[in-house]
Amino acid sequence: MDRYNPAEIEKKWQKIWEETEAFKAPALNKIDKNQAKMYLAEMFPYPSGAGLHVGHVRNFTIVDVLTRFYTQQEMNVLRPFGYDTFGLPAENYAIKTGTAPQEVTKENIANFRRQAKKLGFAIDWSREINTSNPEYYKWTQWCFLQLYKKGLAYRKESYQWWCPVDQTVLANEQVENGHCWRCGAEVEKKKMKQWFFKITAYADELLDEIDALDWPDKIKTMQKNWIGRSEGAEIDFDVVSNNGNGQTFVSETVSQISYEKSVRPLGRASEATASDTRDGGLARAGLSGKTSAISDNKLQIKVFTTRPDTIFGATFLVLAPEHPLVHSLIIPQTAEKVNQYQTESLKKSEIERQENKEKTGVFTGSYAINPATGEKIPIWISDYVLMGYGEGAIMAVPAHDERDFEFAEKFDLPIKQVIEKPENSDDDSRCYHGEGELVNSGQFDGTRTEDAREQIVAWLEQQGVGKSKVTYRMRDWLISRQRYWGCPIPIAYDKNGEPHAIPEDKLPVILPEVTDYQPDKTGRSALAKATDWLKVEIDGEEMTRETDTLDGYACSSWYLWRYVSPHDDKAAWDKDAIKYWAPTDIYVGADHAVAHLLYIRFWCKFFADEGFLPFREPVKKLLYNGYINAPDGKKMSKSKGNVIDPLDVIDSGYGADTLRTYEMFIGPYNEDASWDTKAIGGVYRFLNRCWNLAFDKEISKEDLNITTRNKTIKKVTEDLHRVSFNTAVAALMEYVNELYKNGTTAEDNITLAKLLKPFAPHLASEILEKYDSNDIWPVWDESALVEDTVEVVVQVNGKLRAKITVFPDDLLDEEKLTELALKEDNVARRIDGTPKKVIIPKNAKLINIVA
RNA sequence: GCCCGAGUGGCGGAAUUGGUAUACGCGAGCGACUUAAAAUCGCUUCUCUAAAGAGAUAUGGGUUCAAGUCCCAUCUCGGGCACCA
Repeated sequence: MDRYNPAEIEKKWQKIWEETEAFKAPALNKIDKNQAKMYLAEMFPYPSGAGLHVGHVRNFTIVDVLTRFYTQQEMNVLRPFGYDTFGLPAENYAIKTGTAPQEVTKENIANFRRQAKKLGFAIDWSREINTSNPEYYKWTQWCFLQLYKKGLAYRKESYQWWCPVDQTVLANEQVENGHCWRCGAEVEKKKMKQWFFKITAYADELLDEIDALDWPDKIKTMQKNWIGRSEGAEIDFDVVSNNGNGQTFVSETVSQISYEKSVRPLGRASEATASDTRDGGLARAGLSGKTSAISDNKLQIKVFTTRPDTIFGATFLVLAPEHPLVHSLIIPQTAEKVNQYQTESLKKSEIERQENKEKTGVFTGSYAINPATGEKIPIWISDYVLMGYGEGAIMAVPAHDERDFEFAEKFDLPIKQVIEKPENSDDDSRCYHGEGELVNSGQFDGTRTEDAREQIVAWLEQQGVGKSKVTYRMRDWLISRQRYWGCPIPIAYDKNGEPHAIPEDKLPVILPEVTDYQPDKTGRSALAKATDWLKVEIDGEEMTRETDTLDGYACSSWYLWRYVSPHDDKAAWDKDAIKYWAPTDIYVGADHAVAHLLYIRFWCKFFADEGFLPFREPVKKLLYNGYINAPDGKKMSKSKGNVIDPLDVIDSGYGADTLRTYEMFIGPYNEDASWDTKAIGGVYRFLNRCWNLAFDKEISKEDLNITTRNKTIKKVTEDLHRVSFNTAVAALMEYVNELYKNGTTAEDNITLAKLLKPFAPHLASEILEKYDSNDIWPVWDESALVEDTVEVVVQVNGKLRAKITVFPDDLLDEEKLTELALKEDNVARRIDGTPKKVIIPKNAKLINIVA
């Protein structure tokens, strides 16, 4: 063997690793529990037909480098792998070609596995999981039933985002700028009966525990904003009669009919009932019926506000167009206009609503009483008020809220100032929304707004017309999908349409094989056509199965726990195994900042509450890696023809080690990078030099590299601990350059191979084999780091003027150091007489003389 | 609009706690080996200057003995949210 031949040695080592099951995590009963454990995982991939791309390689290599690093440090390491296989691409392919998704998935997995092995990843292959395997999804269904039993999985009719291309509903987290996250089509609102997980029940805990997470700030901020906690108050406004004799006009028939017409369910018209319709747009759990109430024949409207201190300035109310009480507020003169507006705003796409920010709205014809002032104020509807947030109704304070101000200006509604803008305020907006002293606010005049918030809520509470309240932006998690290729929801319906859980001992509910994958026109999945499968008997009663399947995110919300006992047929996860391995120590991904990473936290908390998990956060440390763009800096895409195929890079002669090391060297792991076809050659040269040192160069008789060797061990070790891969590789390159200059020794070659192994495991194994060496991570000798002489920088007034070489001990001798420094011409001529001040910092080899 | 993050050679980037700016790699140039080329090995490579030296981390200010790093303002780019009351 004389030349570095990656193709040959990579094949050799991959075979050895396969045969010896080299990366199998230690069995629980054989573990020395005194040894530290490390559980690492990447976000498991969706195995697409295109195979691995360079982004996968970056993501998996990060996990691999750390896996090998900790393994070499003799920790107990768990590094599993799996496939997130339910999803639309396979189903769309099935619709187009008639090929069963089961088949396509099998092929794609085989391809992914083959490619991952070609990259030499240290994966415990005995733990491979696949979410569309019934052995796996049996337990996804079990998870669903646990949530269902506790009332955290519930069914509700509501308006939902509907993708007309993919023919399915989408969760809020899956709508991006009014478009489907998958296909990019513009989404629509559609009213359907849907399953939800009550993630809002954990809103506070999900929010409160973010700060303590060792996660990137970017993601923590995004999750905080997504949950969007707002503290404020809920205030009741009495509706007054609009015909002057104390009797509220309720045009039940007129408005009800027209309302139904305007919001006719597009899908299952037959399932919609009158009460469902009236309860309309309430997407949130448990809001139904408590938003507003008719009590003592008096109509009340509840609003949510974060600024109860401004209530004296509330000069009108605005309701969302879909608000269930709108039909009770209209009068014959306004009915037509109101109904028309309702219809229009429902039809309006989200895009139009975003683009056209000019306020629109109509007057309902009714008035309410401002409980603070006793004034009669008009009730309007407008689409700038969202049904899904707060109470779906607001008190408008146009003097101190930009949106209300615009609305008031457009429709000529009264604007009443209640906060005195402080004189020193530089806020020059048309409506002041900062803090200040209250005016025009009765007994609260002169109170600071900060104090008034609490006082006014207390005052309203005394009168029974308000209370403090916390509201969240986050909505419940919509989980039903009108798709075939997903995990069946373990539910069946009786004759009355009431849902019943499939008993746990009847799980899994197997996804039946069908021949026609096309959804039916009513928005139901192809499962609706599997007539035999649909029938099921529970407790002797004939029932019909649910035809919706679960959002794929449900399948991936618990896989990190399945990995600890992937073949367990008694439980979703083994209690002892979960106790030892979980939570995941390091989780690496490049996507799903909100959805997936919020969902796994939610399930973790739920299963902890149920006693199934001994921890409340699933991931200790999260690494979020950047994307790799094409050499032109643009996103790689088939259509642009700028895709770099990692397998081509390997096969072109560079090999997997070069590809892996290059992707770690390309830049900080958490930043985006552009592929550089030339720079990869530099990494290949580097590995070649490593090879030559061991197999081609002569061994030097003298060990001239003691300091460099120990410095390199220290640098690489510390860099891996702080996840700085690019600088670790740079340190190895420097070491190799030194060895070329000074000559190498066996110890140098072995040390280099050990430090290189996480990045280039095949090459490193080959070198270690030559020296018959283990791969245990080396430890540096602190005393070897001390050099004979040190170079000290001499600054004058903070500017570098000279460098002097001294013995290390002299660093502590201020007088001597100053004397030596002043001998330098370039220093002396800048100093007149005695220096004003001399500074010798502890941590730097530096002296600064102030002239 | 609001909230984050970032701006350093021809390029990717380094500088970890405020202490030698530009490590490492690419590209470029020169040389060695070679009939030649590739490969390989070595040297040079921020700007100005003949040199001594001086200046430079988006721009302008500030704090400090000392600022790429901290503070203020401005500009540019990237990401997130987007009528959330």
